[in-house]
Amino acid sequence: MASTTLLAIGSKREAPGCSSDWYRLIQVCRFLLPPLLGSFSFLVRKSDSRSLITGVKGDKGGRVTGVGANAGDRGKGCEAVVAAQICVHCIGLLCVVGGGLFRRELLPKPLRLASKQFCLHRSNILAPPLAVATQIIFPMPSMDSGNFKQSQHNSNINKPKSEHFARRQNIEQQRKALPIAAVEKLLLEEVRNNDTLIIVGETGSGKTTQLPQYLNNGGFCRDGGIIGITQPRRVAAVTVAKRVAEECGVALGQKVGYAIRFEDVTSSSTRIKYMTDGLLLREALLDSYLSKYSVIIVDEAHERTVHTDVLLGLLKTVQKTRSKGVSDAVKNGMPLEKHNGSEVFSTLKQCRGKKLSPLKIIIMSASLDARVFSEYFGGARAVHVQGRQYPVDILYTRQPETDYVDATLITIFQIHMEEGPGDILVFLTGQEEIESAERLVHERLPQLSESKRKLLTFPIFSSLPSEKQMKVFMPTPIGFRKVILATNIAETSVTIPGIKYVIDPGMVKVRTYEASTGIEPLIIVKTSKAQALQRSGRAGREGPGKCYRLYPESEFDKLKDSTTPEIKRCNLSNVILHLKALGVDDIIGFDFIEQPDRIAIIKSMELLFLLGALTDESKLSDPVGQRMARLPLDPIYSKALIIASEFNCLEEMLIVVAMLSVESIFYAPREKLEESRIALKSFSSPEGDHLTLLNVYRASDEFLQKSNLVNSKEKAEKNLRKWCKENFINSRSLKHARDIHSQIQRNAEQMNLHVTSCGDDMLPFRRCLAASFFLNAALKQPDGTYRALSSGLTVQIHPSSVLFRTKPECIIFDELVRTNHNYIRNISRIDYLWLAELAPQCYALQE
DNA sequence: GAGCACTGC
Repeated sequence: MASTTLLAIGSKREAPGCSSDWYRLIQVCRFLLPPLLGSFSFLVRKSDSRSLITGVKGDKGGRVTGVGANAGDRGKGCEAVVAAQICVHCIGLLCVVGGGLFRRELLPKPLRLASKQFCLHRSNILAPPLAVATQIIFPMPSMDSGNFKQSQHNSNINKPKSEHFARRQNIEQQRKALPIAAVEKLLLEEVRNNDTLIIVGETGSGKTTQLPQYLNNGGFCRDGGIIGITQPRRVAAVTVAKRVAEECGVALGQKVGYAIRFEDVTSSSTRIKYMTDGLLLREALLDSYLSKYSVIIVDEAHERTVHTDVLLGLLKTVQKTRSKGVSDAVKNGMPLEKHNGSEVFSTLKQCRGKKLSPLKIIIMSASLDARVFSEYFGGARAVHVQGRQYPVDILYTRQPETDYVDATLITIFQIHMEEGPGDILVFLTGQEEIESAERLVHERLPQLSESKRKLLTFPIFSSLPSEKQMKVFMPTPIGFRKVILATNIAETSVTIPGIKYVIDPGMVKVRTYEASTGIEPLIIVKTSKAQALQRSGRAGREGPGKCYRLYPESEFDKLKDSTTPEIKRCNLSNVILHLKALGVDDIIGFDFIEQPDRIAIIKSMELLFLLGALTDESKLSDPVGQRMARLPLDPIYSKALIIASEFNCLEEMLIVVAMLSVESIFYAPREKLEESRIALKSFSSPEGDHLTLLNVYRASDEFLQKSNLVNSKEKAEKNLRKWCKENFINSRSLKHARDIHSQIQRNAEQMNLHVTSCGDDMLPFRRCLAASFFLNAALKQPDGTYRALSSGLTVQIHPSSVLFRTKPECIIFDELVRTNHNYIRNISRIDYLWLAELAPQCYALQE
C-alpha cells in the first residue's frame, strides 16, 4: 500500500475532543492538495524536538512527502520555522502547509528566510505555500503509529521508552475522558443481549471511535469476523480510521483500515473497517450476506441518505437470513415476513453449505430519531450516550423577518458592534445569496467608525475552487473579526475553527424530484429542527457560543422534526437497479424504513425497462441489466458504455461518461468571462458538448503524458493543474473524472466489453449517443426553443453549451435543469432518423 | 445569454 505521509507540527499537547481536530486537519489538506485526496497518513509531532528533523531526514524512502505546520502562538511561528527546516532536509518533498508561510510578510525574519529558501530552491514543490491551518489544535498520537514507526526504525533514532509510554498514556487518558468510556461495560452487555441496538450519541461522545474498539476487545471479532462501520462521507471514514489505528497503536490498513471509492486501505488482518455506506452496498452485490462482518455499525443514520436507507433495509433482511442460517429456530420470536420470503429464499440458496454466524446491527444517530429506527427494527432497544459540547445560547427574533438576507446583515453588524471577540458563521442557501451578502457587508462597512471596520468576509460553498475555500481556515488577524458566509457545507462537511457566533436564517436549498417530468429542481425551504440544532452546535465547539435564529421561537416549534429523507425526494432508478441486483424483486413491497413515493418507483422502473435493464417480468435482464448494476454510474451512462462496446467507440464513451459524471468541468469566473470563452473555443466541437468534453480530456491527457516524460509524477501533476487554470478548467473536477475513468475502464474490461476506439470518424459515437440518450431527445420548434420528446416539455439550450447559437434540428441532452426556464445542458447534434432506428421501443416514424 | 445545496458508488 503506497501511502503519502503528511507531517503535521503543533505545539499543543492537550487535545480537547479528538476526532474533530483531526477532521479539520484532514480538511485543510484536502483543500490544499486535492489531487492527493485521501492518500495521506498523518503524523503529529511536537515541534520543539530537534530529533524530529533528523528523523525525517533519515526517511529516504520518500514517505514523508508533506509537512504541515500549525503556526502556534500568533506571530511566533516557531512551528513553521521547524517545518521549513524539515523541508530543506527532506527528500521527496511535496508541499508545505503552514500559517506562517502563507503571510510571510507578517512573520519574523528567520521564518521569512526559511520559507524563502524553501520556496526558491526546491523544484519539486507541489504548489507555493498556500493557505493556512493555524489555530488548529492537533491531538498527539502515539509514536509508534503508522508509517512513522518504520521511519524511526530506519533512521536508528529511537525515542526513549519513557516518552513512548508518555504518549501512549496520553492517548489512554484522552480515551478514558470521553463520555462513552464510562459506559463501556454497559454498552458491551447491551450489544451481547440485543441483535440490534440503537445508540443515540450526542456530538463529542466518542461513539464513532470508541465503540468499535470496545467490541473488538469484547470478542466480537472472534472467528475472524469484521466490525464494519459505515459513514455517509468519505472524509469521515478516512479520518476516523486513522485516529482509531493510532489509538490502537497499529499501522493503518492492518487491524484498523478503511475503504472508500478509489481507495482500499484494508488487509486480511483488518478487524475494524470504516467505509462509506455506498461502498458497503456495492460490497453486498458480491457477497449478499455481508458474511465477513460480525457487526455492522451504521453511523450518522439520522442523516438518512439514500444509501443509509437502502442499507438499513438490506441489513434487516441479511440479519434475518443469517440468524436463520445458524438455526432454523426463528430468532426473537419474529417470524420472517411473508413478502420478504422470496429474498430470504434466494439468498439462502446461495449460502447452502456455508456456515453463517448471526449479524449484530448497531444504528448510531445524533438526534432524537431513535424511535423511528427502533420501530423499524421491531422495537429494538435504544440507549443514549451523553455528549460533550459547550453551551450555546439560542436567540430568536421577536417578529418574523421578511428579508432574511437583510436581517442577516443587520445581525452581523449587531454582533460585531456589541459582542466580544469570536468569528461569525452565517448559513445562507447558495452562491448568489452569499455573493450578494458579501457585497452588502462591504458596502455598509464604511459607515462604521474606522476602528470598527476590522471585519473580514469569506465565502464557502462546494463549487468554489479549493484555494478559495481554504481561505476560511486562515487565522483571523489580531483585532479583526471573521465572517464566514457558508452554504450547508459548513453544517457537517467542513468544520471551521474559531466560530463563536452562528447566524441561522432558517432556510436551506434542497433538491427535489418531480416524478411526472423527471426534473430535479432546487428549491428553498425552511430547515428542520434537527438541522437548526446542527447549525447552532457549530457555535459550541471550542467554547460557549451564541446562535441567532432569524425567526421567532414560535416558528421553531412549527418546523419539521427532521429533514425529509433523501429517498423520498430523488430519482430511484439506481436504487431499484441495485435492489434488483441484490435479488429483491418486489420493490414496492420492500421493507423500506420510509416508503418512497409509489409513482416515483413506477417511473424509475419504466426508465429501467426502456433502457433494457428490466425484462417484461420486471426482472433484471441478463446481461444488460446485470452489467448495468455492476457499474458505479447513473443507469443511462451504464447503458451508454454497454452500447458503445457494440458501436466500437467504448474508448470515447468511457471518457465522456466520466466527464459527465463530475461537477462542471469548466470554471468561468465572472471577471474573466471573455477569456474563459476563448479558452473553451479551442476545445469546442461543432457536433456538441459531448465531443467538446472528449477534446478537453484528450488534450489534458496528452499534456500530462508529455509532461510525465520529462518530470516527476508530482511535477507533472502540478503542471497539469497549471494547464487547467490557464484553460479555465476545474482541476478538481478533471482529477475526479480521471479517477472515474480508470475505475469504469477496469469495470468494462472485467465485463469483457471491447474497449476500442472509433478513431477520427465520430459518426458511430454520435449514433451511440442517440442510442443511449434517446430518452433525452429534443426537436427544434419554429420559435427556436426545443420540445423534449419524452416529456413534451418546452426547453431551451443552456447558454453554456457550444451549440447555443447553432441550434441544430435534433439533439440529445444529458440534463434538464429548471431555473428561470427549462434549460438543457450537455447537448449533441443527432439525426432524428436515428431515433426510430436505434430506439424503436420509444420512437416510430410517422407515416 | 445563465447562474446550481450537499453527498456517494
